Amino acid sequence: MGPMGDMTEPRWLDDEEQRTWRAYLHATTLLEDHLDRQLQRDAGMPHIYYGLLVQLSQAPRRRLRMTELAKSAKITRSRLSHAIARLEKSGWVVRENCPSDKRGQFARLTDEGMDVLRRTAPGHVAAVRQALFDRLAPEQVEQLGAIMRVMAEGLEPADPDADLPWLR
Amino acid sequence: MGPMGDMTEPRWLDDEEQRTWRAYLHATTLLEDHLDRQLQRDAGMPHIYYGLLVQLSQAPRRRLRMTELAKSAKITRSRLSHAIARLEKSGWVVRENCPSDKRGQFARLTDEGMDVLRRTAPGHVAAVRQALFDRLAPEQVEQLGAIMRVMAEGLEPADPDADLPWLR
DNA sequence: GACTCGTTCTTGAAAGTTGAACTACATACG
DNA sequence: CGTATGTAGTTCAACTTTCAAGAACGAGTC
Repeated sequence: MGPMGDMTEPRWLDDEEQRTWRAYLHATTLLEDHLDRQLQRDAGMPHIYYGLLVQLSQAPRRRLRMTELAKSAKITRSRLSHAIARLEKSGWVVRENCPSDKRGQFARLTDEGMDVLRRTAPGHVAAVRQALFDRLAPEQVEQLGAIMRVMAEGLEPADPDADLPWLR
Repeated sequence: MGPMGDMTEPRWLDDEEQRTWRAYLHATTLLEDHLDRQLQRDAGMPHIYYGLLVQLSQAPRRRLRMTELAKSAKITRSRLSHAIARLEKSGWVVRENCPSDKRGQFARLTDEGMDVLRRTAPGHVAAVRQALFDRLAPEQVEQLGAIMRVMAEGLEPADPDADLPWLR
């Protein structure tokens, strides 16, 4: 990015870009709200908490280290601590000590947690389908995937050394 | 949606859909986080608050009724009340009584608020550009717009009578 | 061992969000 | 009018997220 105090006129969005950007903001907030409400109603937790349970359900022995879980859910460790505390109160997750690193903690999905997931996953998939995949043409699904992957590339939390190639 | 207790196996996402859905979740959360941090750093407020100022800046006399603003920002009136209270403390917005409806309130963008917007808009546009438009091919911008419009259609808060056509 | 430094995870307080209850005013209808 | 019902906005309590410490351990160095 340019130096501070850069006085050059910024490149504003053109018409097509504006329309797309507005549509993006509109659609993504509507979908996030929709899924949040759907899951709050049917599973008693917000979308992000549900995502945590899903991650755990797919992990070996249904458990993950806190830091790994935080990374894959793209939230801070602090936020995760609070979230896991809440999920633990609900009985869907338990914490377990890590024998090889006494600082470490695992979050493990309980059987109750797995049950909640089994009960609510169909409704959640249905909601996603209904909002997205049942409304898009197959090409559009591919296009969306490609676009999202491009976006993610540009935003990926940088490898600490990635911007220091001259040091290698 | 089907009746409760529906025992039929739900249609899960196929491979392509899974990949796209994951990419969508990944990319949208990364972008939202990125913009939130960028605006928190450069403008001292989260993305949604910035959006409120933008809406106001484009409205006639730089003011809108609370309910209208809430609708166009797609947030609850409750959330808006808190947000405007906060923006009022920062001096960027003021509340004004509505003469024609004594229940009503306008939120009006102050000159200070307008200044913040002028100062920070270039950086924000640059961030959006860098994350999105500078990385997408022109066709992809169009595709993204089309896809987001389809999504929004399916999620649009329903007109109360929209699903009761037989009553007209 | 003792020192330093980095990592893991938690904590507490402040800020933000939600959904329901509530106040005040508007509108419709008899 | 008067009463009922709806709408605009705020407020409260419960919950979630953020930010800035902080406690506990690991790893390297002397």
